[in-house]
Amino acid sequence: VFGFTVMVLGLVHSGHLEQAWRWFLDMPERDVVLWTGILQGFMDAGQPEKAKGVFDRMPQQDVVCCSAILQVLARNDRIDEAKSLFDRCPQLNVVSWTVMLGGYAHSGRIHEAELVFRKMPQHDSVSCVAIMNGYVEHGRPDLATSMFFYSNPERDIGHYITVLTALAEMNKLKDARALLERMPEHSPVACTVVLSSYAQAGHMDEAWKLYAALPVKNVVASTAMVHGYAQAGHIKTCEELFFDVMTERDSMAWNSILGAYSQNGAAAKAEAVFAKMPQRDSCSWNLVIQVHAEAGDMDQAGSFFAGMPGRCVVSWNTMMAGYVRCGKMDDALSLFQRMSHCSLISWNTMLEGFAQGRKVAEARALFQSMPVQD
RNA sequence: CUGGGAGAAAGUGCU
Repeated sequence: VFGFTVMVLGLVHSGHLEQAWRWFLDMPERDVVLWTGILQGFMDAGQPEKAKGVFDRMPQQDVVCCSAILQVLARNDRIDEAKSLFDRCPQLNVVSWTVMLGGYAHSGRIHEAELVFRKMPQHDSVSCVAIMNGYVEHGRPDLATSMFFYSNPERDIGHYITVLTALAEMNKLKDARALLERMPEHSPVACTVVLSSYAQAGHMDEAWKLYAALPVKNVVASTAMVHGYAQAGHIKTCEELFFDVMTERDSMAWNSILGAYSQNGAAAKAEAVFAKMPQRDSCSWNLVIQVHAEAGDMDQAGSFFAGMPGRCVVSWNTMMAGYVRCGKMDDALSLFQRMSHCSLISWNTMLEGFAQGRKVAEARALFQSMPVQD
């Protein structure tokens, strides 16, 4: 049973969930580790309902699988459900607490995250980083830095990395750089954090120094460099980096070169890369839609949009924004009305369209029916 | 004795 379990979980991790599921059903015995692995597989595949179904059918449950299902709920906007399950869990450990903490922090419920943090029986570096990161992501990077500088936990690399992102968020790039150099050990992730901040701020000279100093040009740092050069309009450098320097390219890396072409209006090159890339995710499709929409070629944009599997909110928004730019408010509006879920950006796009066209009454009506306004 | 499952941290898209 043990050997089979290892194999089935191997299938899960390599993305062969269907096959793993068939093996799972055929197994004579299934232990709690296997059940949990399958549960996690559904979670990773973005099927929280199925994960919950697996959990509910488990013959025995332990602290590990409870934490796993808590995570499923907490990261799918069901944090309150997670809380009620948490309260009924027979056993809790630092992981269970951290799942709840991370769930609240992630959804911006910082106060509740703090309550959990205070109430939990022990802290470790993961839980500290989780709360600090909640601060950074929700507009209080200063609190993250205070935690780092005024308490004295045993600082590990994770603490440094989080506080570097906090400093970057506050545009204190010099401080970040100085802290990076004072770290007890070198960390490529920490270097990459600072490098990305420089790249995002358009300081490609500083970014390049850090990049050059990296012993291994990891794919994340390289992608950040491509993105930075793209923003600066240095397409040639992007191409050299991507095609000549980089050895490993994941889908985000491919998207970064696609984005470089898209941002610079190189529709033909963007299409060529799009055709050539090993896999396309929704981000890739959106970029190729965007390059045509931005150029005002809504027919081309529309044909990619029509052929796109699993269109997401961003895809719809991209199309709408394209129509708005051409002054085709009727088309934009009909898309908007066909959207099943839309975001604040969708509303703002339409609003801007009406404003541009001096459609004051329509703009006002739309504004008043917005569920949220910023 | 070792080996299989859960928690945090870096890069890409729409206003």
